[in-house]
Amino acid sequence: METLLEHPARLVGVGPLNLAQTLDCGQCFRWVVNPDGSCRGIVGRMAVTLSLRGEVLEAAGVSQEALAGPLARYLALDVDYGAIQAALSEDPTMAKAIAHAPGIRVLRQDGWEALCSFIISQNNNIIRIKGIVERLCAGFGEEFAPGCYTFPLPKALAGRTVEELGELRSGFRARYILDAAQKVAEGRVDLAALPTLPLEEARRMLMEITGVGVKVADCALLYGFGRMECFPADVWINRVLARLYPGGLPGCILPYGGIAQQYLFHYARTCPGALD
DNA sequence: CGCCAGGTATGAT
DNA sequence: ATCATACATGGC
Repeated sequence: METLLEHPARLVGVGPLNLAQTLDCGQCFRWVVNPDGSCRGIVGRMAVTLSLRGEVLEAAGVSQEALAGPLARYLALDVDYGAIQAALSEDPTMAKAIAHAPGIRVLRQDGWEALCSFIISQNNNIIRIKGIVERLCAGFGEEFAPGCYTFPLPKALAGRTVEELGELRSGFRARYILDAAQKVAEGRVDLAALPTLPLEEARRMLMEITGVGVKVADCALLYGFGRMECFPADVWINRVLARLYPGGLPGCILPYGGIAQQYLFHYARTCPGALD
């Protein structure tokens, strides 16, 4: 274990990847971007700092096996982004959005964490979402290392009351979090079925939770359940569609709608004038 | 101070 | 069905 500190875990040839754009773009809420561009966050029971030097990904705080296994999966490093970008770039507008930030990836997050995080995200801003998620983990998660907490499991929340969740300062969302935790813990909402259920059925199942509408369901499915065909439509994306795709989305993006959405979302938010 | 935030539930047409 | 409004909280 001592050698971990001297020789951080490494992965070479990881393909298009920008850590800050991927980990601080509103698809996940437990990462901090350091001034040097490295990113510190918690994935499952791992606290890790990732940094990128060219095509070499370095991970401090975890073993080589953890980086090559669960972290590589989390970062979707097995997905061929070169091929997806080529397919999406058939559309000239997509080509521009991709060129603007080619290193964005859609993560494979834990399903429950994604669902719960996007319940919290509704009518909320990213700074505050992060604060609520942090308090949720510190208050109800497990401290697996000093100052490091897991994301609380549904069963850890299902028995709580709205009053007990008051410390989160999540406002009207507290009862939504509880309803989700209870329905998942009871199995009334079967998360294990979501990766393979027909998309409409998966959506319907998630929307049985109070506080889960189409947008939150789609975000959970895309970011937490591997449904790359999901295209979450929020206020920003609706602006993009109205301005750049008045006639609807081109067919080339449909198989990877979620990834296209990520490029367009980032493009709209960070490229002033793109929507003028 | 008001305004707004990766929406949704609710009650009114 | 479609539409307006309230919703808790806090950063700006």
